Amino acid sequence: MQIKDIARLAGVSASTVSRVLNNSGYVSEEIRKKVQAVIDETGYRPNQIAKSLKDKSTKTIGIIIPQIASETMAKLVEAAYQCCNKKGYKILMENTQLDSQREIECLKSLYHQQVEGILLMSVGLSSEHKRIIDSLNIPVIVTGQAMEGLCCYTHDNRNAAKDLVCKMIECGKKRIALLNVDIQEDDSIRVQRELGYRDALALHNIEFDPELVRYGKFTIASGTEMMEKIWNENQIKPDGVFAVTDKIAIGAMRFLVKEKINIPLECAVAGVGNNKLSEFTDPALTTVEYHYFELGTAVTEKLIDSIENRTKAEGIHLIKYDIIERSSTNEQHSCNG
Amino acid sequence: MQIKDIARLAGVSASTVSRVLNNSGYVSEEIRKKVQAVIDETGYRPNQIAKSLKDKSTKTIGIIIPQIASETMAKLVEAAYQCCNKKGYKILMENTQLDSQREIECLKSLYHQQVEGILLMSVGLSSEHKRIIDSLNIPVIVTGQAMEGLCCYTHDNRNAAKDLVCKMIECGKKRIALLNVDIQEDDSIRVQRELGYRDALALHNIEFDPELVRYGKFTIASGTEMMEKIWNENQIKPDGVFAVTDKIAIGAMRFLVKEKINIPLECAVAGVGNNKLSEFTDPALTTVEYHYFELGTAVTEKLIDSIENRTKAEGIHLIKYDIIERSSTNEQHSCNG
DNA sequence: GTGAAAGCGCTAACAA
DNA sequence: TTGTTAGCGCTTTCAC
Repeated sequence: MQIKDIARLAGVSASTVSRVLNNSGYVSEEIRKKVQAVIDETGYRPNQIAKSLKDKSTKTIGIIIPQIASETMAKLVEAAYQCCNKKGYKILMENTQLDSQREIECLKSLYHQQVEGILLMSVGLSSEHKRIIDSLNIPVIVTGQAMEGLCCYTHDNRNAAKDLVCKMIECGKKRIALLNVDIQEDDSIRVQRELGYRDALALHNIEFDPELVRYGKFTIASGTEMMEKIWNENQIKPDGVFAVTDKIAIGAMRFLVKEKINIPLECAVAGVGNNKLSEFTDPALTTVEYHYFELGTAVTEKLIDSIENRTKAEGIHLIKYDIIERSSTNEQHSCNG
Repeated sequence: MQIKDIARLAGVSASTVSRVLNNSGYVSEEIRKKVQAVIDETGYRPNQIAKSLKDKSTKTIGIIIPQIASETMAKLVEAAYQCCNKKGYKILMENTQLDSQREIECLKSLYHQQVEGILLMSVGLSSEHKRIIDSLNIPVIVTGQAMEGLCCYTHDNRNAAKDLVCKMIECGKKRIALLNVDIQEDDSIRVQRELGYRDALALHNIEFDPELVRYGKFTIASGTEMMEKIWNENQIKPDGVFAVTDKIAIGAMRFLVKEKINIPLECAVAGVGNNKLSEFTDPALTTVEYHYFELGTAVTEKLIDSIENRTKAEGIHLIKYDIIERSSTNEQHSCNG
């Protein structure tokens, strides 16, 4: 069923049907009614591909995410969907399986799918990313990571880490270990959160001790392993641990619990991300909450604005966060605060 | 940059470039190289919209889900993405916010976007769903719900519920309450799981007692409320509770814990879904695990097969499940089994 | 082995 | 107010 079938059935030309469909141009009330009747009867709806080709507008944006099966990503995508839906945009989704190199493939692929803008949730930006993004003549907004010269919306990882470590220091902790990740392309987590950790130490005149730092993976098991190493390899034990993600923190707690080391009295623990689990660990985990739904909304609105008003999206925008203090750092909260 | 630009730069016609691009028809090695060189230099990739219009093939499928920000949906979509990616299909995603009526809108909308098949994760099927799906001349595979005459892949909700309730009965429980939901359109959860519950009672010659049944919402709070009512309104208290979802079960446990009623000795609790939280409640919750990643893979493979081989997808396919027995029904597992 | 031309389903400028 | 026509960027006969 296509426009000329409707035209034939209604006894008019294709252009007239098109006018009725799009409410454009002149068409007499009588003919409009007749055409509309045929459209309603047949349930006809125009082929969007043909329309897109003609209009040079697909009303589609691309979203590149590292993985879908993740609490945070799901929220971000949900928010993006809702914005898009409101504005009449469709979403073409790509998934990189946490592979920063695949992000580049996806950028190109979506571009050739004629998307009008791209939301890139990156796990690591390289100069090639920048080169490709610059070569695409559609707006691209990056989140998750930040790089000078690109338009990025990202969490204020450095200050979040700093605030968290400061809180521990203010609770009397003096030897706070750092459990980090060793993903080289990553800046937001590995670099920024470590900088925040060091900022906090510097602020309180505590010397940075490389013996209290370990690098591992994004897993609970890796957290347990790093914690065990730090504990066993240091004569003077740490009295606190800052893990760059909640999963790692939960892993660290598993070691401490197993060794019957009191949390937080002997060793406080804090993570980042407010993972669903962190509320239910024993003790509950102090962490930083980022607002992914809000982030998704902000970037999508900005992207669509940028598409429709042909404004260049630029600048690095830091999104605010909340520190969630629970009993893993503060005895006050011990009774499930 | 389009095909005729490449043609001009290479000093050939557009058809020749097209042949090089698609490895079709005859083209001399010499010209092929020259054209390829221009393509590589310019980074040209054909406009997929134009190609789709010509080919009448978009290599795109639609996915309709009730919400993205959900553990189970995320897994399903992740699996679908991976299958699609392998087979060269793209995904156009729609989200209904749990509104069964919106599923119909999305079906139509995706159809007019020229998707070649649709995966519908439904929260409730009506005869209108069936009418629309039948009218679309592309394969549609339904999951989450089942209806005669449509192609459905769904969890074996009835038997899962039956098995779970049987387990409780075999542990000596005799008055098992049912916490259900009151969503009318829903069949899989409300109807099938209740049927399974009744099957189990019947199997053990236990009479169904409507006083032990309540209907509420898909929330923890609703679980607490229903449990409270059942407890207070029954002279002879229940000694077990089967909740149709883990969230409701967790809500019920909150009431029991608050009232210092021993779980599972005084009252056992079981849910369905293996929510991430259910492992961490105290006591850990006995539940049914469905395999969403496998489900997503199965339906997507079937859908693509159906598209490519023009076979009609049909039948109701039940996906298997695992019972996860934890300490909320079985003291044996008390030490975090 | 290569190019010209038609056509995918739609819209919009122009003619009537 | 309505219809005719050209063209969006590509592929694919069909001639050469």
